[in-house]
Amino acid sequence: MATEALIERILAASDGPSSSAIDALHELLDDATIEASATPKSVAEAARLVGLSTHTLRYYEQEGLVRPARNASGYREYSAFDLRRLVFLARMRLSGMTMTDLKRYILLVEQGPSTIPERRRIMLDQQDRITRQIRELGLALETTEYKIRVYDGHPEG
Amino acid sequence: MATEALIERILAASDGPSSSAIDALHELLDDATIEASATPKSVAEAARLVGLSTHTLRYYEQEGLVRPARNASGYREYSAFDLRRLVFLARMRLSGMTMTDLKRYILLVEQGPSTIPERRRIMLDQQDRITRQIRELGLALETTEYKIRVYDGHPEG
DNA sequence: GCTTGCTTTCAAGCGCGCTCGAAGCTTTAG
DNA sequence: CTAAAGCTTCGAGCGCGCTTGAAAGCAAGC
Repeated sequence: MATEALIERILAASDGPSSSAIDALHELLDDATIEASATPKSVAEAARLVGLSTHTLRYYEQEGLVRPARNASGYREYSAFDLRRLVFLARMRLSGMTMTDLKRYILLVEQGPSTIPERRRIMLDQQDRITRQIRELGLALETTEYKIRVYDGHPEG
Repeated sequence: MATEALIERILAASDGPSSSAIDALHELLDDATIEASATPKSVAEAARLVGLSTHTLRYYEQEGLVRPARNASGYREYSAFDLRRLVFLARMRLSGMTMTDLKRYILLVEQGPSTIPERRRIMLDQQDRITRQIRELGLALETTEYKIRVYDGHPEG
């Protein structure tokens, strides 16, 4: 299957220094990085760090996905824990998990360890979905590369 | 980067016989396969072959993305050419290209070879988007696999 | 010739996930 | 003291990509 080789190349090519929001997320998941900045973040700072809008962060809270503390004047304060939670939420959303499923999962998380078997099953499903998506993207990628080759005058490829 | 190894494994594991709609698309793009069945397809057959609904096929036609012929009673007849076009559309949609961009691209295609440079640029953009998506999915996959490992009692991973 | 199931067109509706706007409070800078 | 920037809640709005429904025509079997 040509897709495999393609994606391999792509990932290999993405090793250099990159500065996307995704890479910021990646750093954030590293506990060392996030623990180092122990001061809680405002909604705007948190939004910038995880690559979501402040509106979205408030929306997620309203939906029960995250529960930042509040300071004396009622302002949200996102802890390292909250930020890691947000990074998780962002990744699951980006990978196509629905808000409904995400709410269900977080509810289970907040219900304690007894829900671990069900949480595990949800993650296994999610893993399957992501794997399938990667394969689909591989096909789309082949298609675009084929078109590009043709447009470049090498229709034999 | 661990993502690379992960996706490599995933793609390697997807070598066996699989029967998803995506695989059907894959076969369809092979000209030999599609040329062999030279008889035009009804909207329902076409929909089944490319993994879209009949409603969606009519919608795509209405949006100018495909132009199937009509038989004596006004029924649509999808040729091999139309089917290949639909497979292309399905893949571009699945990979996140918007209807607006897709309409623009198809318009260029129908305007002839003089638009090839612009078409090429669109495909290059699309290639970038897909590559970025694959990297994002890699991170989401790492996250799910980490959770699963933890739930399986191996929190060291 | 009747029924069943496919097809047609057209316009309206919808579900998801935000996104925006209004009205008002707090903090910071000058 | 004032102005600007950022925060709060609330509810309404929206854009995308279909999806559905209605009303009617055509095709195949009994």
